Amino acid sequence: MASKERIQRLKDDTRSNILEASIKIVKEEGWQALSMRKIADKIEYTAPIIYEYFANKDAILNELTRQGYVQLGELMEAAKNKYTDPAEQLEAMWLAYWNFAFAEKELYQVMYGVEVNCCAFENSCPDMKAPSNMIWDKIAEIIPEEKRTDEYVDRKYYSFWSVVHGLISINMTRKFTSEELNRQVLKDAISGIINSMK
Amino acid sequence: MASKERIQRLKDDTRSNILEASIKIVKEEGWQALSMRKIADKIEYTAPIIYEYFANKDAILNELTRQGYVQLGELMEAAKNKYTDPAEQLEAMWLAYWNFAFAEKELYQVMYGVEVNCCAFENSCPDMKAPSNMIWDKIAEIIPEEKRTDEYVDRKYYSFWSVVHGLISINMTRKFTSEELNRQVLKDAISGIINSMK
DNA sequence: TAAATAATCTAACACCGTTAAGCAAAGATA
DNA sequence: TATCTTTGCTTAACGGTGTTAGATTATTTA
Repeated sequence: MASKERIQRLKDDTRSNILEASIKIVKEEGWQALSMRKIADKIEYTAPIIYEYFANKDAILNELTRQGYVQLGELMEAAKNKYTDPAEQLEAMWLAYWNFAFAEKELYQVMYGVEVNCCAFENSCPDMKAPSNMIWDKIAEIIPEEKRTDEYVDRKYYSFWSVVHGLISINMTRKFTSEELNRQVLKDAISGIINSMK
Repeated sequence: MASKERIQRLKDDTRSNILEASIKIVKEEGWQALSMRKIADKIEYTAPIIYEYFANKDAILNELTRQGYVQLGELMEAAKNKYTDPAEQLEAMWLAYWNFAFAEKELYQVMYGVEVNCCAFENSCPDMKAPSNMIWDKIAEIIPEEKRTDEYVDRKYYSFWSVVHGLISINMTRKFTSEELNRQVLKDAISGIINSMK
């Protein structure tokens, strides 16, 4: 019975169509615009049909997340294979990670729990500027006068902020890093950057 | 007319109650459980009343965000004032930032767009482990044998990942960092960490 | 062709943010 | 004091969400 296979193929197609429609909507309108009815519209079915292919909306997001990891893995593998020196390979892998994040922004967002909506008006409100200004000024104070330019302070400021915020985010989205490890990474990073600017 | 003031005081109270109820709900049930009707329930009013005090739900989140920044600023200021050496002050400020993030987890989430829901099952799916394993193995390869322990590799792995993910997140949630600055911070961090482990 | 099965839709539930209309109590005005 | 106006608050509704149950249509099987 080849018709069994044909039908299975059609079903597989619909499943992919759901995923494709989803990512398309997200790319066009953002994650919060993604709805079951909109997906259904795009694949020319009604919403309940989707539940024949995915348990619920979360299952769709999970599958997209998984596909994101597959794609990221392939890109990093390819980047690695362009070099032979391990240090160069490692750097290339991180650059591939970086490039993936912006090339597949929406996938990265769902993979690592990055919200975009928030705090667009940060610069308009002085309260929100206070903490970063405090840090910025203190960094400027530490950097010796001959090296002290706005660009250099910016660089150090973002170096600090990236590693601290990154470590916090990682801890909040996945739980399994030890207290001791956090302490070490944080301490290393802070003293490392402070030393680099003296 | 002292009654005018009394009424104004009552109104101010209701406004604070809305904010307090909101953060309470979020702490108990997470951000996605926060709804206008639930807030109204908690302050013993009906939902439309909230619109007398806030333009919409986003305005509530924005105000909570602002309050979060105020609190963070105060904590960082206090931390700074415990020291006189600028480097110690800077370190204390970042530690205050770190501590705030976990003490006021929910505020930090809305301030910096960190989602929690996602990818709880990351370790269950091998596809999702692949990229991090690749990096981990390559780091281990670079670290000289006499220093190479799992803990040390972990430390370097999280140092890398934190700074890269942190910089990506910052770029995604606020737009105003220059391409050149990103490149510099990224390059500095990667080469810095690679050098630190050789 | 008739029965059984699969594919799909309609309708509904309970929730969401938000708005408009109405009611009841309080205050002001005559 | 009696009427008018303002205020505070509620009910009801709109259009949206994820999700499920039941009915309906189409296809396959006997």
